[in-house]
Amino acid sequence: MSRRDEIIAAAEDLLDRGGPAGLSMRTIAAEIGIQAPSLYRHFPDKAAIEATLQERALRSLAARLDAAGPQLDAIGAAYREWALTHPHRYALISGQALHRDRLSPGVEAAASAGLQTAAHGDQARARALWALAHGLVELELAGRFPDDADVSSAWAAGLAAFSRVG
Amino acid sequence: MSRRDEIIAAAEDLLDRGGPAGLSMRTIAAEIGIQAPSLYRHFPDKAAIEATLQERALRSLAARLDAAGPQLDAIGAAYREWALTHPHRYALISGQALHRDRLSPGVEAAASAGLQTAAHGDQARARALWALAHGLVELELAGRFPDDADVSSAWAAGLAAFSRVG
DNA sequence: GCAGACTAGCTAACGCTGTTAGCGGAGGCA
DNA sequence: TGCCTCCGCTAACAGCGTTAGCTAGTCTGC
Repeated sequence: MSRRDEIIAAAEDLLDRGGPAGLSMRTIAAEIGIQAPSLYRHFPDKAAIEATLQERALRSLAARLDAAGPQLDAIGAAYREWALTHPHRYALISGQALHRDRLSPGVEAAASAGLQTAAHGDQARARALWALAHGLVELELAGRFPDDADVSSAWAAGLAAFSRVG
Repeated sequence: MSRRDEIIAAAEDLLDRGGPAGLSMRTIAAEIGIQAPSLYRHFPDKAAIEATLQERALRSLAARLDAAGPQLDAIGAAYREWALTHPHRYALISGQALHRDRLSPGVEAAASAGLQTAAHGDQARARALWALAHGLVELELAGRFPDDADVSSAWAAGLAAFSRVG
């Protein structure tokens, strides 16, 4: 395991435990017993570390969606399950936080490809479906739904709207 | 105009110009010609300033949705238009950034009430609809759609899915 | 009119952040 | 042996939110 991989592993661990806010150059370095400036021997800046974590998260999500098969319900369930299992990783790849210019080409698209195919080639529908999934996950993770809200029903209602033939 | 109002006005201006990242206690203070620590005579901490901005943004969004009337298409268009007009304000009220415990009761709910009513009382559908709108706006603001993507069509496809009787 | 209290500004400083400069030891190689 | 590269280190800088403590002005009560 290269030092570079060690840094990424430590950072991912830290991310899972304390969220993006707990991910500082000093805490990452301390995790593997070195000083913060030494990290710059392996990565040009913090954004490069974050981008690597984002790439790993996107690939992991894409694999999970892939494994769910072609059924819309299954893909939706997989999307939600992955996000709830790795809430901080989802936070890292959502919104403005994405370092899009530092990702390998295609990685970003792969993470939503599963939803695209479930829309049967209609691009506008596919994007709306992606937005629905993203929005549901974001609102749930941010605690924007009431505590007693039945989020599963909201997913079911949303997916049902899209499962009808347009 | 009280000093408190002056601070909020300066902060909102700064937010609109430079986004949440450009909103620091020092820049806010400099905007009105005082030093950062003096802000603490008027607000307990930065979160209180942010919460005030969030409350203003939520009220503004709610008013915009209210003015759009009961039609689903109109509400969707109003939601998107408000977000694109005030992208940084939308960023401030989306996701984990919301200081929910510091907002006046009901303010948060009011900003999605318009979408709720458009779902004709079906709560699960209402939440999915809200998620769709939120997701579409987030993805568009974050530049996650390709540059040549027809976002209007995605909105149309999404709203069409929800406009069919369940 | 004067004393005391309150208000709202100030400077200095603390601990945190990402980051840079510069130093030094270890290993590989001619 | 000398040199080069790699990878660690410490010290430091600017910026962040925030606190402590001082001071000038203003307002209130006697």
